[in-house]
Amino acid sequence: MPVLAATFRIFNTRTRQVEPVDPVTPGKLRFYSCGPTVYSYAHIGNFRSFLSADLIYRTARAAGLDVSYVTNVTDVGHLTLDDLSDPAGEDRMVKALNSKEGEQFANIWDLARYYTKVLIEDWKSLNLLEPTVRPRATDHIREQISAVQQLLESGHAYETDKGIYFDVSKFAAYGELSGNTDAVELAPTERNIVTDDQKRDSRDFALWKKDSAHLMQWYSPWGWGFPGWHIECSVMSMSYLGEEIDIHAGGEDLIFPHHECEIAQSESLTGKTFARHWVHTRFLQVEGQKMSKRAGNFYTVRDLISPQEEGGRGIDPLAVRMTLMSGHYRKPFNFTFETLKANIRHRQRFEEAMAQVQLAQKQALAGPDELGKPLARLRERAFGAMLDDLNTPEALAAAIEGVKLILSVGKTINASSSASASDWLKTINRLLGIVSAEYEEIKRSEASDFGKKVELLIEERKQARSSRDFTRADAIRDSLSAMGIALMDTPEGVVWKRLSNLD
RNA sequence: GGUGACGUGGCCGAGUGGCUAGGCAAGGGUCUGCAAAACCCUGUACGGCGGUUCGAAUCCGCCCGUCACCUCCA
Repeated sequence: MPVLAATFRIFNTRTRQVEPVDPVTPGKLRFYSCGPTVYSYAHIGNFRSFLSADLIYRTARAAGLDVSYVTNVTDVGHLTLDDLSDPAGEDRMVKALNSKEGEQFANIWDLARYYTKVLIEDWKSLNLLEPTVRPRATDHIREQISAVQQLLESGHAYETDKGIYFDVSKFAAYGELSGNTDAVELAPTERNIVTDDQKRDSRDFALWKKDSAHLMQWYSPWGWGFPGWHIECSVMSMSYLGEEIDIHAGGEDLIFPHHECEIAQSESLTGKTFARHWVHTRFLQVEGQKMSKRAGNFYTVRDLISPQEEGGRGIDPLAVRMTLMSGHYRKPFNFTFETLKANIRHRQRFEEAMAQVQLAQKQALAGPDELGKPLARLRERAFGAMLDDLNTPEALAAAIEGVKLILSVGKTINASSSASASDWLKTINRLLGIVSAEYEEIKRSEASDFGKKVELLIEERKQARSSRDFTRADAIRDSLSAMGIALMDTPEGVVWKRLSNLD
């Protein structure tokens, strides 16, 4: 399908301009994306940035690159301020464990396992492709310790009574990524509660925290403790992708300090460019406001997609995906229920287009291919938009035009047009992931017991209608509606769908 | 205080020197036991003020406004 020589261009935070992706090894892309700390259900903001990574993966693949895609799970609870010991000894994971929600877990490890499992479920629901490798920080403690040792030996780090710190004065380029280069400017905003007087510079950050009381601790040359937050990504990136990678991605908040610190550590270790391209996704807002629990506009993926009978809103996960794609990853994005509603409609169009294609295959009408050429143009437009710094709004516009084009042909679509439509839907799905679920287990769960119950009532209504008992037919429609089901009478039979609570 | 974004029609959102993106919502129509869906038709906007130009939403300057990061956050 794609042009082999297609150039993928994407914004590089380090140089502040859109640059072609230029792999270390031609034809191969080494790609690392920072994953979440698993202390709670992931929210739509988390997923906006994972989705950017997914789209980088899909676009690079479509451009003919052989992609190694690594995204981690951070299952170590790091301190809330990474260079000091919290007097309460609490981190996000410990806090989660001590909260009401946390009562269901036997211990901190159990909590991490649970939220990792849930993360991957949501991941699949939103049609995010599985990475090549999904490493966990706790599986790489040994490498982290070894990296810290090397940094100590090479003089890039020093030890105090409380931990090991990276010595920022030994890395001239510190601050280049974020623009936070001025130590004097950093100092005043720096932690007013710093408790380690032995730190040499306020910018220095922890590589290892000595702490024999922490819930998660490992033995090291410096006694019991746990690794600093930044070192895990350096180590996991290098373990799976090598010392120099092509793209490193994450949320905008990670630019500083996380990625700045990763660069300092990694490049001090290897003397090589850690990552050629840095890609960051901006935070989203909800209804024009910062998403926060206090503002009451905080949404996890679960809140939106789980069925209404399970307390969720029953929204089509792919509509959530489309909504998150409807803004450019590098611009502030306003997540609204109005946009979500619009995307629920778009998704229904994709469903209908697929039903139309299936019908056409049964009918096998003769006729010329009316869709091949215009759809090919729209496919190129969508692909071109993605290659151009992941222009998802433009790509989505082309995709929506395409479905509308397919639907406008109507039920009398002939076999050759429908073959073109079918190819196009598959290609668009591979590129954008918005047409249909790509995981078998998700497809299967759609055919549940609940579904059988609905089918039974529909059959009953069908009989009522054929005997022109419309009162009875409407009563069944109403009771289904109460179950959260909407019916659509079509010439080919009755189609049902789950209503979201936005309908 | 430092760093960096962004301001497009009722709303969301492309475009980035000349050629009405697209979507949602709205109004009208076709179809239909009802209800949807689908399809067709209608709708010319770029924060303000200067400047460059034959021509600016698009380039330059200033101003106003909004937001993010610098502190746990995707």
